[in-house]
Amino acid sequence: MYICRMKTNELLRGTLKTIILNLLAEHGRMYGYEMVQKVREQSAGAFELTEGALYPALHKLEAEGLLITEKEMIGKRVRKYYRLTPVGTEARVDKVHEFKKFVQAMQLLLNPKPAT
Amino acid sequence: MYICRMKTNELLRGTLKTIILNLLAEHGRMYGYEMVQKVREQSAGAFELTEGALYPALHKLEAEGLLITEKEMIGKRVRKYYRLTPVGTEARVDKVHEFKKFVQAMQLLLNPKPAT
DNA sequence: AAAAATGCCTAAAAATCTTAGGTAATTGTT
DNA sequence: AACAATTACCTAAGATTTTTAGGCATTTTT
Repeated sequence: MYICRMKTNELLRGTLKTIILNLLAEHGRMYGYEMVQKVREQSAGAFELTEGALYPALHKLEAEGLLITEKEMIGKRVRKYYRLTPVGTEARVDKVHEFKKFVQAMQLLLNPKPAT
Repeated sequence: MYICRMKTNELLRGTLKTIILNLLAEHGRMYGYEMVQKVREQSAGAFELTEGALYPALHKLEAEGLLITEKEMIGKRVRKYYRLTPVGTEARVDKVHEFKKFVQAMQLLLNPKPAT
């Protein structure tokens, strides 16, 4: 049994796809379990993906044509690698751009502008 | 009939409470309809709160003791002002801090660190 | 030998948001 | 004066996403 929780919880909502697409853009190809580790590492422990959220998201991205998979045998176990499709690569650019705009807009809201 | 949509959609998920608490910290007291306008203004049109999301969130924050309300008559209409409680003021500080940590962690994920 | 880690997965429940209204008073337009 | 738009509150059904809580099998560590 394992325990998995989003530590900086609520805010992660809606960011999962962006994170997945980015990981794959950076690392070429990855399998699910690996993503959980990488996200923990690269976020300095701030984010902890849950597999219950991750796998359905991966399957959905695949169904949407943003990812493709290759299976590989490691001993007697199947490991499922994910990789970006061209459409996925574009989508990733959009997602990152959208995220930046989102953060900018949030800055405007959180840091009230100086008196006019 | 009105049309309301979250423009930078998915990402706004989980941010609504942070936004509400902040608006109130900045403006003292506000009513729901006013928040929709202010968010549109202050985010330079990037965010568009939906009332279907806003009002339930306000009611929940009130139930949790983070907000209190005062009703005021404007002509024959009731206007409901929201204001932070001391608990709400603290919660707002936490939320903003959490958001900053969230953005930092996302930066780490989105901007791969230079080769080690 | 037992426990922990690796690696995939799903399904029920909870939480949140969108969509799509309803109601009523007031203000602006033709 | 009549009609439309805006102000201002609200709710409920449905969609989506996430948490929680497992299951299963293999491999590695203790």
